[in-house]
Amino acid sequence: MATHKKEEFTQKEQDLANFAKAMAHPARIAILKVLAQRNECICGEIVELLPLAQSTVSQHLKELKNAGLISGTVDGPRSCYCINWKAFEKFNNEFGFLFEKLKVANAKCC
Amino acid sequence: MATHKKEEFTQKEQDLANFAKAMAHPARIAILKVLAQRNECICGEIVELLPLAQSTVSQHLKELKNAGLISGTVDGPRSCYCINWKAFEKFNNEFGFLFEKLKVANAKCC
DNA sequence: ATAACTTATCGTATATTTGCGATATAAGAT
DNA sequence: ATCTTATATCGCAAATATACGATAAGTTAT
Repeated sequence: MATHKKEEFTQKEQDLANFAKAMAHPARIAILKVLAQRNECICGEIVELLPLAQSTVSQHLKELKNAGLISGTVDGPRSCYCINWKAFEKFNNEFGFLFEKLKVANAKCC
Repeated sequence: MATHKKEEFTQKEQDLANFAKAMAHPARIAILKVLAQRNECICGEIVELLPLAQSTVSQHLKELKNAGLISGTVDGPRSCYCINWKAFEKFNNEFGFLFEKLKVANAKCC
């Protein structure tokens, strides 16, 4: 039974996993890429850039928003999205236990 | 129908998403943490550190291995695992489009 | 050969994710 | 008020992920 064992891990581990999960789909990577390139709010045209239905894109945007990776505001009849850089900064730091060793490591391993 | 639309994205987008997916579970984060702390091969005791059945841990290890984040070799009756730092280095670079902007950014956003 | 031990795999139940069309919501234009 | 346009949400079907117990496979010791 897939009974949520996830609560038995530390909050930090869950946070990192959720951050990763938010990026665990090529559509969401593509969305983040677009938002990162244009370093400002972007209204709408994301749907046209992806090979997905409008409702599906909207769902992916919602997930990114719920995970805190992007923020969105309503601007008249449309919605504007942009990257929440603070969140990336935070998680980038928390992944430090992995990434900060990249320079030193490559140790005696199999 | 959840018919795999994933192939319609670029290979790089899929690779990044798969890397993220491999880390999208607290158990796998916990495993990586253990492996990163002891910067060497570790045999077995991972099961005792996690609140999961042995078969479940084995599955998570397999996923991390398939995604290339860790490597494992057989050593007698046990298996040794360690982090594949090269993979992290590679993906750390490929996420550059997101993370390298962290210093400059925090732009005029919503 | 058998026994003890460690790890991987199989089978299965349940939960979650993904995707779409249809529909709702909300603002601006006519 | 009605129509158009942009976006969000609902409801459903199909695919994937998660977890476990049972069992297999492999190694070392007796």
